[in-house]
Amino acid sequence: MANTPAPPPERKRGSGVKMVYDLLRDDILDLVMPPGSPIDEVQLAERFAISRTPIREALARLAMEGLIDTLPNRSTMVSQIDFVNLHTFFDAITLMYRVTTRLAAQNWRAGDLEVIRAHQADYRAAFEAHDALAMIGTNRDFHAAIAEAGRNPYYLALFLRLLDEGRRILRLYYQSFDDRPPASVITEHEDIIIAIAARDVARADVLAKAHADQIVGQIQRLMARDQRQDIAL
Amino acid sequence: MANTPAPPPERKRGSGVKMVYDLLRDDILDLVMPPGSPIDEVQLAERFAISRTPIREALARLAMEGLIDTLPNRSTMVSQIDFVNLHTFFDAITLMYRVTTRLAAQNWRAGDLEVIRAHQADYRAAFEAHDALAMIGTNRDFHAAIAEAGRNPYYLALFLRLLDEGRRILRLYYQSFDDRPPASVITEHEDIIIAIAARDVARADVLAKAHADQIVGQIQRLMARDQRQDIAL
DNA sequence: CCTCAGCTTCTTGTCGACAAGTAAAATACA
DNA sequence: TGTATTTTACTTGTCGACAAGAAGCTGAGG
Repeated sequence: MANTPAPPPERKRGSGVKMVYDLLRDDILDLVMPPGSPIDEVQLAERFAISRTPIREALARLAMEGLIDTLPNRSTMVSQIDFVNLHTFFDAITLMYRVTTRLAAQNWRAGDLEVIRAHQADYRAAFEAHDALAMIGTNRDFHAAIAEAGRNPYYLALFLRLLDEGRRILRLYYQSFDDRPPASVITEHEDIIIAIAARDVARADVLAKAHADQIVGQIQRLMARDQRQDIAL
Repeated sequence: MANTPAPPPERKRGSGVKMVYDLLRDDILDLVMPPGSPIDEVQLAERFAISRTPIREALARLAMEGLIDTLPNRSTMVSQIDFVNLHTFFDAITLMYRVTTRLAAQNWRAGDLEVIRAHQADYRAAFEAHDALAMIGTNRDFHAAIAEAGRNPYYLALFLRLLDEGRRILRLYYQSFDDRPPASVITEHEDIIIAIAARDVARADVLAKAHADQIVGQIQRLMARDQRQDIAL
């Protein structure tokens, strides 16, 4: 086992938990660790060259977010995606799209629009590169920036949770387009920015709902198709 | 220090974290530990006759919910109530009141109404006993039961967080009535139950909004009064 | 009397080890 | 051969101890 040539063991005190948390979270959300993957504490401990204590702390946080399931005194693994109750997810994220976009149009301040536009530029770049993972990430950042401009931390927290959990589902959305979603998503984003800049709350609401419906509808069509295939078998 | 006569040190394995978490959480939300109270790990450790490891795990969870603030490498304490941004709290909880009540009217199934009515009975009992703490608790359970009948775990999670965080603020509401809130809260609750039972989504929405507005308005009046007093000084 | 460097002390973050509990393997038995 | 029971191996939960930072104290120098 001489494959870990002792990478700089100089870690900042207190950074261990966050590192493990972020890494594992990304692995889970990007489906590098698909649902059902077993999670072994000691394995992670030696992978990160760290004790089990900070690992456990990171796992506790992931468990709270519902990203991993932990059987008492038994194994812990990446949680399943609940396809049966997906409609509750769609319902909630649609509402959050609307509410955060409305609030952004109402409450944005100097500097907010620049941040939002920067994320939109990143999204456009990912779009043109046909990089699904980057699109999912930048899309998340774009809407998160809008939510921050809305300045309601409670909505922001729920929205972030939904967007992150949605990363696993959004993969399906982009896969359905073979990583080449319609260009309309770009114009939709830009229309939203215009409505926010104009402080047009009603229009921001309408656009956000349309944007959400477009994504949700596509995924639902996709799943309906899969379901029919299942039945056909 | 012979005041802890070694209470049955027989704890079930894995129950330590939950115990500490629940106890601390209640202490914080019921203002037994007011905002700003310092939290000392070793002190808690010997108070619960437990190691620091499970304590830390419980604290990590509380930190995630924003109930405690933890300065890196330094002390950790009960988080402040953010009175400046209280309106974001009111905004969010009003929306959740409406959404969960609507969904309950739409989606309730056999058995749900009995649970809701039971919690309402508990609330009425607490009301008649002028027990503010019990009213806050049973009111939370009442609305949580409605949210569960709505069957959207995302809304439920945010709503629970708001209701729990609201326990600290709701104290003000009840104190403003000298622990004797108007009887209208009882009838409001019962009207909501009737609307849900009738599957009258629109009416459930209206009633939920009115209920929320009544509570929010009272607290805002209270705070405006306090603010005027501050200025007067 | 004020300022700043060094020291002390306290709290947190991390570690390695042990104990408890569970699932699977091995064994005994019908 | 199939089933019940013990044993084993492995994972998690908990513990006590140590080390790193940070705030406050101490005291010398200006």
